[in-house]
Amino acid sequence: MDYKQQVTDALVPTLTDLTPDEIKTKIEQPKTSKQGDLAFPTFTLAKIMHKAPQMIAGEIVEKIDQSNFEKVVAMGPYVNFFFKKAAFSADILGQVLTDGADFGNAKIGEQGQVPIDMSSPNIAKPISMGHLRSTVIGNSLANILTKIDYKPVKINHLGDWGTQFGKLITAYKMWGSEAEVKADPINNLLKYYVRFHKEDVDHPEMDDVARDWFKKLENGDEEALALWKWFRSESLKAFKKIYERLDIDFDSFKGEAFYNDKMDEIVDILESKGLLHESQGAEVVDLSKYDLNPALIKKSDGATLYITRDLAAALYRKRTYDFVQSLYVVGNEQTNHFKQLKAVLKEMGFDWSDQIHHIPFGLITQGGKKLSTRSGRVILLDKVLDDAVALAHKQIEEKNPDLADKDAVADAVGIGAVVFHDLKNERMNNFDFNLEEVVRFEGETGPYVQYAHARAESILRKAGSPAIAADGQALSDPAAWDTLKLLSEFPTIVVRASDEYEPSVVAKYAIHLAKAFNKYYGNTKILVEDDELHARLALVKSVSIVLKEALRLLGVKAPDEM
RNA sequence: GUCAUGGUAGCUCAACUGGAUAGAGCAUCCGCCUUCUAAGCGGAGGGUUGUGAGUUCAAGUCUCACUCGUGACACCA
Repeated sequence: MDYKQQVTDALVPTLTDLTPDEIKTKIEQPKTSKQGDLAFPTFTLAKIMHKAPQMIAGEIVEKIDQSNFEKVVAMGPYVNFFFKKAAFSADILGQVLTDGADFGNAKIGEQGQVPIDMSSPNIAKPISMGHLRSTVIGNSLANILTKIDYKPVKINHLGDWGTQFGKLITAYKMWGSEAEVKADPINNLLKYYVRFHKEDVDHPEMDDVARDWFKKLENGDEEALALWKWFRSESLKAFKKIYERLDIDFDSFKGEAFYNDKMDEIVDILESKGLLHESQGAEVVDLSKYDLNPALIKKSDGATLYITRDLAAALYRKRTYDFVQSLYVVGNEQTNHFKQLKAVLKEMGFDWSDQIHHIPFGLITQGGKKLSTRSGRVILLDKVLDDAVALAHKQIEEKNPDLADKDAVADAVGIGAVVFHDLKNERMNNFDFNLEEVVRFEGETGPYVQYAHARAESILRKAGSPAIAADGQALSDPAAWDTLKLLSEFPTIVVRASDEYEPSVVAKYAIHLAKAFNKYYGNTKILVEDDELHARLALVKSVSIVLKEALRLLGVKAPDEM
């Protein structure tokens, strides 16, 4: 049922000065239920009708056919519509119970493929809190897009190429050992890398050695290649453990190295179109007409750069997936890079450059400073997850020591807290890392939402998990009203989240729904035998379904007990 | 310096894209477990929405200027 349309239909006969479309776009949702369920502001009519908005509102109310509403009242300059609660609740509960987890699905994407460049950690470096954002935002967007009928392709564009491998090989050959790397690959490789950057300050000649090693690597030198492969596979093993903890998988691990042999074509195209110019010994594409710095395609020593590989990757993805959109979930400090990328593609004559979207996000800092692997200032994601799970364990021992599957629940709650925390605010917000904040279980957090869901499930168990009819669950209790209305908003929320590429829209919705339900739960006894018992259980079941689905879209689990 | 992005309660953030008395959480204080999970519920205090102008019936939201923070600014990614 389209309630906005219903309100529009009621208004049309009373408002001959406006078209139905104009009326519909002006209808808004009041801030609180006290002001009704939908409202029509009369300000714009004041000019046309030469009357005070309050008067117009009053006149509309007198003329309007109220039969489809509980009541229609004029409140100041607004005409406020109150829905019939019984009919509305039967309608929305019926939809949720019939559709189950599919509630909110939409046929928008028409199966169009959408590669999502996400996570993309660097080989030989640990996954830090910084990578978490790209990983969980990308994963959530993939879930949301799937829900509205797109086909996302999760691509982990590993940082497995570039001059840092020259440095790493150099460092390994100076101080490293096979035994050390085997024992603890990531940490020891990182140790070499950090030491390289420390000593390199006093010994700049090390940079030349490193450059040389990378050059060898690009030319297929056996020793360099063997070391590179080894570093890569060891790192990937460690990464996969973390992805497993987050319950996130990828459709592709094609990293930068994969495009190593696909850059010549890019350079050829650029040359044939006369776009490549020499500047200070390097090969660049001039982008001054886009107000951008030139894109550096080849360094003066002939080696390629980040953007060269990204151009090859963009073209490869277009050919492989014939995408309708191509997303890059990458920090906002790379905004210029993606502007350049799109501009160069456009210059190359690829009109699909418009389908490429950079999904930027804010920086995580510590003590106000940017995290930096080189300087060793890192927050290890594994450690944060460990801390969160340990804290969840502690909470379970305090609050629910008889819980059956403690380990699984502690994982779901601890990791859920961390993931939810990363998704609940707008992408672009920076945030300073604070462990206590991240692993908080009270207030507007992941565990708060999980708890509301677990309470709902608990009631259903206590009720004997009865079969609940999808039809005719009329619930007229005003205490349930806010929860019912929130349930009805879920489909809109999903679409908005995808339009804005904002998982936080879903996270905030989940908090609102959990809050409304907790309030209802705290003030209303659900399990009492009366006429509306089944309708209340239908509400509880619906809340459980939608909370679980909202959390799933965020990549957070919803245990039935906690 | 140029561009980008932000400035809302002590702290962290909302505000349905221009609408009604700017709302939550944390922290502080008070109340609620012999009733479905207290990871909860109810209540109190806390605001010149960075500053100044402008557009509008209406501005946290749009325009301009200024200001502070952060980031990027060709041989890193």
